[in-house]
Amino acid sequence: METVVGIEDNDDGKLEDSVVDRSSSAALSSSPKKISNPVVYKLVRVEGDGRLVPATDDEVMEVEDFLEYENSEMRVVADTGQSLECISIERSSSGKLRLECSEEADLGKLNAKFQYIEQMLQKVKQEERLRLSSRSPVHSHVKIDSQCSADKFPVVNEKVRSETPYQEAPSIASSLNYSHSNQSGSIDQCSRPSEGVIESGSSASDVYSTSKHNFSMPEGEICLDKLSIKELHELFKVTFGRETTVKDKQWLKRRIAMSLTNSCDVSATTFTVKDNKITRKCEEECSGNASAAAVISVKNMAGEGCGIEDNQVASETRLKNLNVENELRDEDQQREERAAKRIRKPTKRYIEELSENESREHIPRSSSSNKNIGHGHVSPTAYVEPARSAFPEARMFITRFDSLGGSDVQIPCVSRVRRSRPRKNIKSLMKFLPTGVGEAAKLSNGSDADSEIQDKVSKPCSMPVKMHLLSTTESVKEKQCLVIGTTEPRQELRPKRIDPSSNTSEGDIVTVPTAKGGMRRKHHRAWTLVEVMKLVEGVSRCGPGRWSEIKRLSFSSYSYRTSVDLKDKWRNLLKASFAQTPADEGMNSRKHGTAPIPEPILVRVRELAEMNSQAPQNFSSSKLTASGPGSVHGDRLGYL
DNA sequence: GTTAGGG
DNA sequence: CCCTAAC
Repeated sequence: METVVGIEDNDDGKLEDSVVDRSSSAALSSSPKKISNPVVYKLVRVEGDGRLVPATDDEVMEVEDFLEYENSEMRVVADTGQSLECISIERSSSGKLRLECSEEADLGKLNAKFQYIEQMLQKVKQEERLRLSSRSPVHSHVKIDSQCSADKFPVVNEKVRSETPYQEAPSIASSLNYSHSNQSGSIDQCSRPSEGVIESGSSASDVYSTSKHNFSMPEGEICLDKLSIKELHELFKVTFGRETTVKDKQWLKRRIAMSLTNSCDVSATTFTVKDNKITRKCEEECSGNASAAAVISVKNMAGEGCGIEDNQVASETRLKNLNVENELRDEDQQREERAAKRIRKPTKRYIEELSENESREHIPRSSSSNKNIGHGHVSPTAYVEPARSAFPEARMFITRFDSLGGSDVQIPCVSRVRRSRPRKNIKSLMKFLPTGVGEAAKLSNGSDADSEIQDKVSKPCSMPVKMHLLSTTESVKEKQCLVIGTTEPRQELRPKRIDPSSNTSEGDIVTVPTAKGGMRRKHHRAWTLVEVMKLVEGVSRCGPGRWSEIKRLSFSSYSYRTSVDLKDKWRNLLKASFAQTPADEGMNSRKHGTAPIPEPILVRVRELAEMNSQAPQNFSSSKLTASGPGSVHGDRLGYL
């Protein structure tokens, strides 16, 4: 069998540098002009006996402006074997991609395509089986024949001849050996036909060889999910005509699925790609067709950035850089990278998060440890730059490769700085500050000693400290959502709750889910009965709404109670007092954790609410007045 | 800076 | 308790 892949420049017959340059690394983006040359890919069909037959000239698929570059043009010749499949994709000036299939691209063709894929997969499986059984090395010979006629259809043909159905280790690496072939130069020059025999063959050629139809997978269904990386690579290769180094399964599956989906008008065909499954809707005639044909080449990834990469002239790479293995790799990588660049950069938060995970897991960031971290997106593919891995400490930011949106991206790892509330023991430090400590001790009566100290101290003397508190608190608010519970050791989050018996406790910092799915941290401190009474008293004295004043008068020593807190608490008290009365303690007794608010207090709250017209409408005022205790009457007279 | 009210 | 619009 033989595989013929042709690249041509149908413009003026010059294949030359346009192809060469294009496949050379990074040249693509920098020199759009060269890409303007149309290129024709000639694919092959697989005969029933496993032979591959080159496509003919008229089996041409035109892809216009396939790349994002305005003038680029690409033609793909596809032969499905039985009949011609012609798919034309063109992008209008508006950037919209139009895709159309020729009349001949009928169900039969698509079925053939499907079958081809099946065969390919089977082939791969077979290979793996054989490889596993560790047989004696069998090498296949790949014959590459490039010929280029300058006149009509200057085509470089790469004839790949595989003489054995499988190769020993059809890995990416081995297929890269491809590039060692001695005819590489001829391809570059294109005008000189050449031939080369390659040991160890390419996996691509293996793929093209057919084998009997014995599938483990259900007929008419290929589940990408079940494929190994290697299989996906093969499929990728067949699909896009080039190899990939990406080992991200998701990425591969996505690409392949998209390609298969978009290579033709699927809706009108027998294929459906759903959930990474390629399924064939039709049943009938095509099923037995052994002469499956291979035709996959075009795909439309418009609008997805990565599209360019794939749209890159498929097998150029192989045809061209046949001699430099590393270049090939580099280029491939660069393509992935370039594609990646079109994807949004990872957010700061994302980076931090990942870094966070890493440091937590104590994974040394060595060159080889590109393991999945956190979200399973890290691509093991990642080639860590030698310089980088050699001197990791020399860089402030160590980068790693990650796959974002299916493309490899380099992501800097930053070591995270402390981003949380300052340690609670900052207070102990503050105690040593010269001001106010003495009187604070004198003022405090037990429970509030701590806070009072803090209050006194922080007010007059410690501006810097205060500012620190503020700033950190603020940043915490914003960013901490995702790192809660992970960033900080518990001891910091839950500081000294050493003496639960005393109300000195600072209160817990609890995290609550926020509307946006994140978490926010709040400093919770339960209201004590004393505080409640003070509040009620304050309200009775100043009236509801004058929270600042109440705060000033009654809560001057409670630095942690803001006027807003008072207001909120009052609101709650109001609610509680009116809610519970009818049901008689219903709510109150239900809450075990918090001590129920004594009825007298609630009564007074109700009273105050009533006189300030804060009582709910439906509440009977008669009952209120009747039960109103006289004891507090004097206090509130002034407000009546 | 406070208040009021929603979350 | 947090956030914020409206004072």
